[in-house]
Amino acid sequence: MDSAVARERALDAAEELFYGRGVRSVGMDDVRGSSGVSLKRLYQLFPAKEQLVEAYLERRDARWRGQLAEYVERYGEPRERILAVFDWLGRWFGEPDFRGCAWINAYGELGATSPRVAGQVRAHKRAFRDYLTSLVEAAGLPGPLAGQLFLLAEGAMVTAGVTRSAEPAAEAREAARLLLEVA
Amino acid sequence: MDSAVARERALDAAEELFYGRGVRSVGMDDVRGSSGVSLKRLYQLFPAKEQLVEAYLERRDARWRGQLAEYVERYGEPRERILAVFDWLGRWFGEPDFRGCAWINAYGELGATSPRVAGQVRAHKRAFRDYLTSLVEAAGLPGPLAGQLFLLAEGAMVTAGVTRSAEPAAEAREAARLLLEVA
DNA sequence: TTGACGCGAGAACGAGCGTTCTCCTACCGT
DNA sequence: ACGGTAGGAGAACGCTCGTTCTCGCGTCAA
Repeated sequence: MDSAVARERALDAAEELFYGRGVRSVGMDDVRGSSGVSLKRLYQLFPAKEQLVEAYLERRDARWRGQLAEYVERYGEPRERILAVFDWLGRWFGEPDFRGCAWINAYGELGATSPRVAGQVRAHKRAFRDYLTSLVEAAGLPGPLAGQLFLLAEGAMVTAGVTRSAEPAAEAREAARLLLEVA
Repeated sequence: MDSAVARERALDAAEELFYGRGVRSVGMDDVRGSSGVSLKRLYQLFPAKEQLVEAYLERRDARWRGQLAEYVERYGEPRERILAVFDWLGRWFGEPDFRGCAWINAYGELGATSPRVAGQVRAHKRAFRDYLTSLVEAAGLPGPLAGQLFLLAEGAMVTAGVTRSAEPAAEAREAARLLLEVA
């Protein structure tokens, strides 16, 4: 098996397991069993579990933000694009294996003990906030609005994760709509 | 040492350690060392670690909601009371040992593996949301506003925890003020 | 053909930790 | 004074898990 293929399979299995059950309750042996990549190979690709965790978060970050941007870009009107963010969140929340925001979960689990993971979480959230800022600016709306929309989105992610419901996306969307109106 | 005293000391130590470093990275021996309560006594009071965790969350829940209500009650005007929630959050975020919302963190760490902890998190969040609902109703404001304020508060807690900053409280307060105006 | 090498399977090692056990001391009622 | 009991200190036990090691097999170049 090619090294690149083994890496992708390992990351696929790691992502499903880490996201679904938490990082610490998944052993390297679980990743091996789920991916079919031997322990020896796993440790060649990722010298320690923490690096597998980092690679998981990094790859998921790229995909998550990519898919969000792809969805938003279907809309032309700047204000619609902002609201589309919340529509996309609602679709995400409704996926059958949705278990909350992977970064918020990882932060709760590892933030206090792993500075590298904590840094990745901060970077991901900063990137998401910056993206909202760019949408707000493109709509010619006041800058502080971006932070407020960001808080709504974060609150929706947390609440959807804890309550296992997609409804917070609609609530956040409505609040965002009102804030756009006022601004 | 009295049993009740030992219980409080154990919970004090457990709370500081669990909240500050996460649950799983704190051993029962750490709790013993920090509390001065022997392992034998600890296991008499809490037959397993999970029960100590539950007691920690339960006691903190009572205190957290009590202190919030106490703060809010200083204000007479219904809309001021709503905004006071965010002021209180800002004070909390500014405390030197603030490490985010204990329940969100616990959910990220244990939600996938401990149904009892997950249930406590849901109960705590539901109680907080219900409290906001009561404030909104007392102000004669539309019901859906409560959910929107709740999302703002949750987003502020997460963001303050991840970024180690008290500013999200002010951002959320401003968004709340705008939503109150519109409603 | 052969020997060096890469790899998978799985055992092995060592640390951490939840939980229990041992042993000893101090105190209590009588 | 003394037997019984509660409690503390800390060793011990068993399990999990990250990480490494062993062994045996197949492959490929010379």
